[in-house]
Amino acid sequence: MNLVNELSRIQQESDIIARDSWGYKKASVFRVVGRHMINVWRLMKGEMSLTSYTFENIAYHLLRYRTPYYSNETLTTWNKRCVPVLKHRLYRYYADRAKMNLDMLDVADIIKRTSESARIFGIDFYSVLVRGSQFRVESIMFRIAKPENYVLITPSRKQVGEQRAIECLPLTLEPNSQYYNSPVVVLDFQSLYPSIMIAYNYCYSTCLGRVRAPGDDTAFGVCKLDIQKELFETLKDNIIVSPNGVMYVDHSIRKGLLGKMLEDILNTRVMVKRSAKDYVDDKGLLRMLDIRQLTLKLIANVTYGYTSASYSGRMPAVDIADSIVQTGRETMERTIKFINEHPTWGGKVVYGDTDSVFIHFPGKTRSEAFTLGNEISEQITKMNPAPIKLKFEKVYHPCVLLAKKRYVGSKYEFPTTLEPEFEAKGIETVRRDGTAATQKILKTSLKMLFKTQDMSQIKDYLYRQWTKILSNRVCLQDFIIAKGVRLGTYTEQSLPPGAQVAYKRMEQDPRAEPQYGHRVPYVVIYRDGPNAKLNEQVVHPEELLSDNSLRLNAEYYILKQIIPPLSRVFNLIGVDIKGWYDEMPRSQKAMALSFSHYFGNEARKINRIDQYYTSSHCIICRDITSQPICPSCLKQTSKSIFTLISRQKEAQKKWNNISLICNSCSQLPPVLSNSIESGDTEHPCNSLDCKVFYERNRTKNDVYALSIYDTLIDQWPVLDT
DNA sequence: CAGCATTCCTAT
DNA sequence: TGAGATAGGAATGCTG
Repeated sequence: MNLVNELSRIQQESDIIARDSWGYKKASVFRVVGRHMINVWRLMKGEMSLTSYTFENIAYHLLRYRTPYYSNETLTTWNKRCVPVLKHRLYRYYADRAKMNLDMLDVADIIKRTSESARIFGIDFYSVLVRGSQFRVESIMFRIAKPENYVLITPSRKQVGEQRAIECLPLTLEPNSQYYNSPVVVLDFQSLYPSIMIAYNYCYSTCLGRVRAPGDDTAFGVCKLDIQKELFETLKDNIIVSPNGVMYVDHSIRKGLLGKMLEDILNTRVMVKRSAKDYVDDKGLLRMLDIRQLTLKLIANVTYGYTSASYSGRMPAVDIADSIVQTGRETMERTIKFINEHPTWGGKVVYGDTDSVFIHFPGKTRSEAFTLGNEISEQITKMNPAPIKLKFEKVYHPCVLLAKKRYVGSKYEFPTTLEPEFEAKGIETVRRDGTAATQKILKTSLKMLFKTQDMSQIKDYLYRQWTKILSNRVCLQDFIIAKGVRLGTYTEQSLPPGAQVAYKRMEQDPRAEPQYGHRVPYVVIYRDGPNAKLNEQVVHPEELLSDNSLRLNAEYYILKQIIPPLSRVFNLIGVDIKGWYDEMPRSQKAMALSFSHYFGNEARKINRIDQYYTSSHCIICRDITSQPICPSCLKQTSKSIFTLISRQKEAQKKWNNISLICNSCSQLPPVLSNSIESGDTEHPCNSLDCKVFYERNRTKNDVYALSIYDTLIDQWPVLDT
């Protein structure tokens, strides 16, 4: 069946599915004539920030709906077996997913939002989804330009390419890296670049070229600009000169097109936001107004980008772009100088990036900081031409500035705020290229630091976590790393781990090929000795779960994933996290590590009970031990047997409960779920995004290990009672 | 081991 | 038949 033709609005002779590299990276892989193809996955990737963009995970986070995942292998089996009930299950699986795709578009409000954006930009529906921000800016700009009889130039690709490089950079201060116990006030210039374009009349339609001597080069942006001397004579009292030496006429001569457009956009946004307050009861309308104001904000923010689109721009102008950035930079510099030199405020600027300033007030209270922050905001706003406005954002108390674009603190937004909010920028708690374990441990440690400053409490916490990891008493889900993979862009030698895993899976199943940009999960295991490359120590989580000879590389996770981010923070206050780890009681570490004598390539197969042993904790009391049952439990034989039996019952009961959950999620009739001996097939779902899946695996191992207690009893020492 | 390139993801 | 920008940190592996 040629599905593409079937879906198409016209019948084509060719049965070739049109593929192209752009579609592969940006859209929906294949094209259907007369239809808008929406790649729901790619769309959702831009909509929400997740560590995994599998269908099941998007369904869970967007629709709040748990849905099963069946491997291609399982589905193929169902199809081949010619059992009606299995075929039915197969078709229903796909039908459910097809429907859920529509539900996703519905819940995320994609159609409504796209339509609304199309209306505001004045472009068609599909262009909102597939075309870039230049198209939007131009669409709006054209509508203002036309009535004023402006003609937009159309430089050739060559002209755009030959444009000189950008010279001006935004100001990013190197922060004074430390722990700040006194309040730090954060202020932001509101829409700085749009405000500058409006305030200083920077525009294509107002520029008079660079300040130059007669005979100097007249190059301007992608072309030349040579204003006659006589004209300057006429305009000489109405010229604004930007910090990078470009002249613009002031508002009294001509109001710049960009400024007008941005003023319109920002004013409309204010209006929309205000009118939203009148419709608090109408949820639907409110939502639409919100979409509208966000769209307006977006377009204001990318207008600067339009002027500086040096790579792909249709009408860029470096000189204008430089004017905007350099003015922003000088505005920042003036602000910082003014604050630092103010006689009474007593604040010091400790960090700032592009349009924000962080002011530390040593020894001041939080409420004083609020008052001063508002005063500074007022003063600085007054010093700058409208509509440039320095806005009070928040107070961090306390906070840690780590590096440029990396900081974290307890955030207070209002003087009345009682419970501060944990806010982190750029550090591992907000990055998605590490593990959930790192995020959780770092976040918890930081919260403890902010709340109590009690190092011994943090040390206890970290010891507990490290011990858990070393003894393998952790949920695998927290140790999965998933980074974006772009197959086809890598050189042969040394693939990134994600790509490595993807290629390996494709050998088994060509349809395991990840879509361009998909996040491929992997875990790091012990393999090939301590000097192995990371590349050679990674496997897909499923492989670790199904192969009992593999073991999570606890040392890698602790030493490479968890300790470095912690150290970066705690080194600033003189705490040596790595030292803590090194001095952790030997018995605990050595015990766990003795199992990590790498299994090597010819991985010896060990059965489940051995695997359970390697998890290195006593199956009775769950303390760390190198034996299946620790010496102290061995001594108390009768008590231990009793515990064992009750634990066995416990585990079986847990297994039954989990089975119920999985069956209802998979909508399998209960009769199909047999007891544990029937093998792995009784729960066909293995969704790596589902917490229950991991619990099920763990419980299965528990049930199995505990079920052979009688063989252990055979080896039991002579009864002590 | 330093220095550099590649890769990923985030801040603005 | 498509393409807003740069700065920046960190991990990893290669090269000299």
